[in-house]
Amino acid sequence: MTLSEENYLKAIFNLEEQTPKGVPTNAIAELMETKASSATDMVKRLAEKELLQYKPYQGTRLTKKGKNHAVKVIRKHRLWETFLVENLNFSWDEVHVVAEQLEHIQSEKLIHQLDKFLGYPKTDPHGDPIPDEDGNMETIEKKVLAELQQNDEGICVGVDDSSSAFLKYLDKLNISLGNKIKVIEKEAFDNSMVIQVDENTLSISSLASKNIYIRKTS
Amino acid sequence: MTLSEENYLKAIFNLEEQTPKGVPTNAIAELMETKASSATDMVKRLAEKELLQYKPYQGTRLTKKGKNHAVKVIRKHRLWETFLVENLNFSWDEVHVVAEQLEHIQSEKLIHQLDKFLGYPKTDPHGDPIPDEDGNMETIEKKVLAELQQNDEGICVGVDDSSSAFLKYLDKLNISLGNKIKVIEKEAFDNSMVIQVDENTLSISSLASKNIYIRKTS
DNA sequence: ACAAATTTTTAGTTTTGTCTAAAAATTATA
DNA sequence: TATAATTTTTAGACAAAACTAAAAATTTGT
Ligand SMILES: [Mn+2]
Ligand SMILES: [Mn+2]
Ligand SMILES: [Mn+2]
Ligand SMILES: [Mn+2]
Repeated sequence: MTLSEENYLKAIFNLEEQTPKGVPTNAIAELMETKASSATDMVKRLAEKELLQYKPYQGTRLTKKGKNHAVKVIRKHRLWETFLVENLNFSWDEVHVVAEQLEHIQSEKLIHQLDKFLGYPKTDPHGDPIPDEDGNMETIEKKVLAELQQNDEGICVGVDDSSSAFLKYLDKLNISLGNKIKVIEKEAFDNSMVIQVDENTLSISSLASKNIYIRKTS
Repeated sequence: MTLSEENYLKAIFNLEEQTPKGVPTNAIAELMETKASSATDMVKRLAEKELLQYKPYQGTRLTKKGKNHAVKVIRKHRLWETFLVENLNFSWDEVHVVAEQLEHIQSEKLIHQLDKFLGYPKTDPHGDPIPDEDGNMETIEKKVLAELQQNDEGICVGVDDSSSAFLKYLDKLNISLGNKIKVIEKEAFDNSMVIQVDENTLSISSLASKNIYIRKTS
């Protein structure tokens, strides 16, 4: 399994959650920041290896084998992110790029021992669940902040967009995992929101509110 | 700088210590476990990038730039080996293969923080010196065990062969870094030796004794 | 239903890194 | 110093992974 194949598998796995019928080639190409023709080539290679089912023009679906492998890569990614934040003084907006490399290191023992070293963490620095050795992961009960109504409140438990730009923006607003967030006002015109984060009151755009996950408490 | 280029650079760097005139293509190919034609191709590419000097049939020598890069890869390799042994319960014969992968991860911050996390170690689990951020490393004063005379004694400070097979053999003999070793007898016929390791007396072959480094104390 | 727009695939190149087989250069030997 | 042995390079192929341009299939709009 090459590095590139693993990255495609992971991308397709993530796309399948929103598109369970069959992932379109263009969606893969877009997420991988490559051209559709390249995605077609790769999808054929992965089909050859029975990691996914592929019928021309019909999109693709991962096989059990493909899903298993994708989850293993995701497990490694999230364990490494956790290590970087917990032990090497990285901030949550810096870890993704490095974990993109580390997730491809091949060693069963390494990842088993890393998990143990970290104390078998359940979630990564972005609130995403870490699969265990058998590929099982907790489903984190969460809602997108944008869907909450006035006076709803909850705890920030994750982000949809793990890009450095967005995470740095959240840092600037002093929003991080575990914060109590309450919707003070929803603006119908542009879907922006006024929210209270712990003690602080501030306004955020519709786009930002769609990328924040909340576990409701009321 | 690709993974393969880095591996070649490291190989050439190691060969240069024994062959300061110019490293033969065949020596590179042998160490890289590849064919001479592949080595020629790679050497040309590295010359193109000014990482080494190459004249057909004359062998190669790393440039300053090439040496700098090789030392950086070696620094990463040895820091990762140290991490695996110190924190992830790896034994010294298991770390090399994994470090071969980890040494190619690109992140200045990662390696700087890892060094700090480990407490700025000076040597790796095999006794090899770890270069600092500027590429400087301690020269460890050492002699090959095979060169010692009867009644000479010293401390085991390293191994020349870091293969799993050899290190496991040393484990079986209860020889590890820091052990006091004394030459009881040298057998002229086959150059084998009877040595005393701390309390234990045992016999080792010529080949084994050529792969153990000692810092003499008498 | 048919033309237009969009999506997807195919065909042909490119780069990296490998290989085999053959040619050329160097070194060893008689 | 010729000849033989060895080392090294060249030539030609191949696989992985990307690209551009063009063709084919599907979907959309009227
Ligand atoms: Mn990756
Ligand atoms: Mn994450
Ligand atoms: Mn390596
Ligand atoms: Mn080592």
